[in-house]
Amino acid sequence: MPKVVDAIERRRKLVEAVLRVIRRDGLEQASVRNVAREAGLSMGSLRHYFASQSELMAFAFRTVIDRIESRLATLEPEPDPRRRAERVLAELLPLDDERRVENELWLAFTSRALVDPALRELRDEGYDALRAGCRAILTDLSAAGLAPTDIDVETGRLHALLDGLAVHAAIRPDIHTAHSLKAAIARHLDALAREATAARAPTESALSRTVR
Amino acid sequence: MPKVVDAIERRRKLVEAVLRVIRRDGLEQASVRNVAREAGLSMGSLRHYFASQSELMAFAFRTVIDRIESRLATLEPEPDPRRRAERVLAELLPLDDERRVENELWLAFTSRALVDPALRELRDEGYDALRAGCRAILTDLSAAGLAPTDIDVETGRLHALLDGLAVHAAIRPDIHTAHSLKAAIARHLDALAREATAARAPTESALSRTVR
DNA sequence: GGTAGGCTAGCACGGCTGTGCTATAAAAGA
DNA sequence: TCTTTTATAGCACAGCCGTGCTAGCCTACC
Repeated sequence: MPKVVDAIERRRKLVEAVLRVIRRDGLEQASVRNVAREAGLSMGSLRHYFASQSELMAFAFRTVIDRIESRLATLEPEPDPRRRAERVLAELLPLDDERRVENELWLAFTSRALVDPALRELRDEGYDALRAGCRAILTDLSAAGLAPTDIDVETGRLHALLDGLAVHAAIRPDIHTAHSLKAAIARHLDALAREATAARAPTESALSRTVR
Repeated sequence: MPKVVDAIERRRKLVEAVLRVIRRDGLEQASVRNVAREAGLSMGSLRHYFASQSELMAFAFRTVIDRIESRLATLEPEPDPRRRAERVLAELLPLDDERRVENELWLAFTSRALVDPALRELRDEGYDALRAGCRAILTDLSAAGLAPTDIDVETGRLHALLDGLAVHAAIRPDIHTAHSLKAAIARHLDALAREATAARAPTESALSRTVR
């Protein structure tokens, strides 16, 4: 019985080693050899758990996805829609060290999936999940009158904003602090609320249109 | 005299070869050998023009930056601020094949710069240029009353939106068509204009704040 | 106690990488 | 015309890569 448990534990350790290497040296350094060394294992032993390099990477990425989903699932209930949206979005941004690693993995994974078809399916899964999350937030906000009613186009905008902020946080962590990231999100939520309000006063928006 | 000209021409050909390889096989395939083969040259010959691999990549990226800037510089004058913003932003999105290649190069370059310090400076330069462009657009719009006056936070939002859309277009070109990208931008510009209007009627925004 | 199988280690192979180096051909300058 | 630079080619080296493979260990089960 401890067999299986140990196997799971080993795979978990290996994934942590992958994340450490990627964080420290970048995805290109996350070779089988380097990960094995980082985990204190031999190559052969690693290959006992993961038959190929793609499998290892895919498992690492899946672990990250699971982590994020589990964090979202354990969010404490929040009655206020606006605060609820902020809480969820905060979980999706690289605000602390743990999520910063996940974000860098996501970025590296995304760019590798452009080339490695074996990773594409999983990358798409992550993409779809995030987009669905954005849609859920907007549906929730819209029901409370805090966002426009055409969810589709707003989903694209919020999703792009999130991923764009994530990219910026990854390449310029000095500029994009947790504070500035949260400020950008807050501003977007403010804007959505104002749009929802403006939509109920069409004269205003018509005026702004003629002005241009 | 034809010496220098030919040298420039050769470097240009080599950069085109780099872009072709990256587009076809991804950045990881853009090795010295592959690029030389693509350009119909020997490795030694390539290394006569570019002493190192980083130098070749950096030159390719600089060429792309120059291309974008030159396209922006040759935009025909547009009196209407809103249309002017749309024109500029359209140049910065991967709407056609040429810009799609540039976008993929940007993405690959960005993720490699996370690891290769030699590329970091140039990547920062591209980042700064794009951010400055966003700021200029918003300053322009704001002066026409078509965007809020706090340029700083709006710059971050627009910049993130642009890069997020670029990432999405790269990983899901089937979903993110030229049309949907332009729609997202148009929506953002609409929202900015409405925000500028709402800011002049603070009662409205105060109301929406108390609602939450 | 014996034995099958999960587990670990490590070597070897072929292939790719960037770069240093030398030798040849072409062109430019004297 | 002779010489010096420039351009091209291609080999060699050391290093990394993923993966196939074999040999032993160690534990669990019969």
